[in-house]
Amino acid sequence: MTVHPVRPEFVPDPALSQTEMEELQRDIAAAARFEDEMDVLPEAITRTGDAPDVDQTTLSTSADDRTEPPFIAGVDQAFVDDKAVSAIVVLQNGEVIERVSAVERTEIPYIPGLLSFREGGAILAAFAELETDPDVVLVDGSGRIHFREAGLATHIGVTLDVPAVGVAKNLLCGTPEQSLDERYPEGTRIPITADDSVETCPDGTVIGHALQTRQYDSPNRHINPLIVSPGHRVSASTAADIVEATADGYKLPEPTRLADSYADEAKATVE
DNA sequence: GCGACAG
DNA sequence: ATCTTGTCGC
Repeated sequence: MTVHPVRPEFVPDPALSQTEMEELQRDIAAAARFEDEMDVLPEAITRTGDAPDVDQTTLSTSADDRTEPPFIAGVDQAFVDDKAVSAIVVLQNGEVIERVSAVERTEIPYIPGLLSFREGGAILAAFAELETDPDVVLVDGSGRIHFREAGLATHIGVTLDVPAVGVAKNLLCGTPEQSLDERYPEGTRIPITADDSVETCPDGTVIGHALQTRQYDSPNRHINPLIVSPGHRVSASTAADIVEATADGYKLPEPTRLADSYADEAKATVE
């Protein structure tokens, strides 16, 4: 079956002018849904070895009461010269169900705010190889935390019309409600609100969270929080719930970690 | 002009 | 993102 664009008009075209790219992003943001519209609830996400302590049939929002835990996909890229390698790893109940990768030439350099036009082609090529239909996709980078609310996770999510979450290591824009330089305990969530740099929504709108998925025991050194934002069909708080539920002892959620290493592995195959 | 910016 | 050994501090 494989995963293909449902909105072909949103497929990122690196040949567009910067102004056209920004226009497209505004259209994508208008089509994006930053509220919960998934088929499964985050409570249904299980880790490896987790006992199915909850009745899966109560964890679905769809009529066709599913009995299976959700499919969570992680997407990440690696680069070799002018080639982008995109890797997707799908997990269910903490176990790898499928892995695919694709290689595409990068046509433009990295430009803050226009990342999807550099990496999007490779990502969509990888999805075209994917047999599994993921319930939600974790994309490396921003979703709604973006100048036009159309980061990479939003672009991919809306184009494929799949629930998507943005998982970034650094903040692109927006204002954290508390300093991100302090040491916070695991589980801490700090809202990121829109400011003047987010030109498409009112100041103060919560567009994502800093999420402390891991922390050292000693007060001396600390780990920086992840930056999590909704991509498509998820709310900001549910996006954080999903990342928290898929994190398993490391800073990055498992689908993202595994996609990261698989991308590196696939990179060795590229010349 | 300066700042500031995912991967 | 990528180039890369040791090393600081659990």
